[in-house]
Amino acid sequence: MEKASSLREQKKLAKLEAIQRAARELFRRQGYAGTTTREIAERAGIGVGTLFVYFPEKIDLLFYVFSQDLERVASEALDSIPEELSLVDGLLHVFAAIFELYDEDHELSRTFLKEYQFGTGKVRDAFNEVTFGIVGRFGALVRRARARGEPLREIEDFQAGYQFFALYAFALQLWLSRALADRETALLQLRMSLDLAVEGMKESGESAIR
Amino acid sequence: MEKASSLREQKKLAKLEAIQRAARELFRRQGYAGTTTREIAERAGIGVGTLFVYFPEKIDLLFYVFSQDLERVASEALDSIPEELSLVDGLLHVFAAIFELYDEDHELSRTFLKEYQFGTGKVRDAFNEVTFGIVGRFGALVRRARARGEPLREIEDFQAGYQFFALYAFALQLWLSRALADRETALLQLRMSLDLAVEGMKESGESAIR
DNA sequence: GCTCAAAATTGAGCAGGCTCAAGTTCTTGG
DNA sequence: CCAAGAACTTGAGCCTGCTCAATTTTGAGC
Repeated sequence: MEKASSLREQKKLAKLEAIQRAARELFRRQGYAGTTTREIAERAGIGVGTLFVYFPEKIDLLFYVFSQDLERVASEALDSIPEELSLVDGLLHVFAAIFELYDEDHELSRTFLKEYQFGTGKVRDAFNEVTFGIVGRFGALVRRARARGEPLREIEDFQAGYQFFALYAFALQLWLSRALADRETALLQLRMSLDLAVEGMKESGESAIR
Repeated sequence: MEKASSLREQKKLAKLEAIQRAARELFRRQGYAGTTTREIAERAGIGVGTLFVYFPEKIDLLFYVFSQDLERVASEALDSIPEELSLVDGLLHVFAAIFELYDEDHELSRTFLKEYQFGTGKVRDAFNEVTFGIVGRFGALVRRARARGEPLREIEDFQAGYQFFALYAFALQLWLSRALADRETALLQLRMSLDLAVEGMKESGESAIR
């Protein structure tokens, strides 16, 4: 018998599907804190106990929903960087797309980031993997820019990607903490800090400044 | 009648004192999640209701306790930077002291940072104020280094402090997420990223590299 | 010293995340 | 097709953060 289409497996899939749809709808409408697990279970047509078999913690529901969107947006953006863009513009192409997602719902975004960045166990492992994955892809962008003729010294790709990610994370956090007024301001500040960071990666004597 | 020493005021102070001592001891011994508000109230010799008059949310107890330590450590470190240190070494003097504090209890540190960085209301305001305050002091360090003869261009102090703080926050987060093995590794990575950032702030042609 | 309103205290109780013992459904070997 | 047990489902109930109506304490005016 085909294992993947046994009655059990089918039902499991359907349930997962129903749960994540219910969670998505309720979180969007009522916010994370404003949604109870009982509501989600009821809307998904299952018991609370079952909900917690599929998602051991409430926050896992948000991770599941939000990560899907984030991964889609991030990987689309990373894969669609126009060839002709400079290193910084290429990075901003990605960050702008991600910021657009975060702009959809600040409460959800904040809750997600908070638990994601400081999670433990599986969440922490996932976070580290994703972070270093992106740092690596940023590093690759540096190599590409250098190959294309930007006057960048031979520094560790990792170190370059690391700087970019740190600046991205900080701008994002300040924005969601309302220390940066809105998305445009945040992106502008991010651009300035990226420019300054790239300055430190240029070949000696190639600085654009003075 | 002296307002500050009325019976009421005295009792209030004593209670605040008792609560924060109880919270400190229990958090250290059992961790944040492992300590209940009932326990804290009992140990402080008051009712739960009273506890929540003084500290409207459990997390406020941790803020109160942790912030005291953090402010003490940070301001001592900022005020004791040896004159002869380079810009990066001066920054690391401060970061090392702060990292030492965070190293005392990773669970508490993570809980604190998580809620602090992504808080709302008063906590957010406090966070923003402290962050920009430190960014400002870092900016001042740049000016001092320039005055002392380091070949740094005239960039906005704010922008410089911003880069440093972003790199500090990122190293801290990776460390507490176990992506950087231990305190030494974290400080080393932080040093490398600060060096690279400072590189971008140097006067053209003064790069130490190549 | 007494009165009484304002301030402070309190713990029973509520809400919501999560558990687990009991019950139900599915699968498999014969 | 059946027996048996493995896998899955479930909601009553536990735990803990937090509230609020009732009670106690305090101090100003007399």
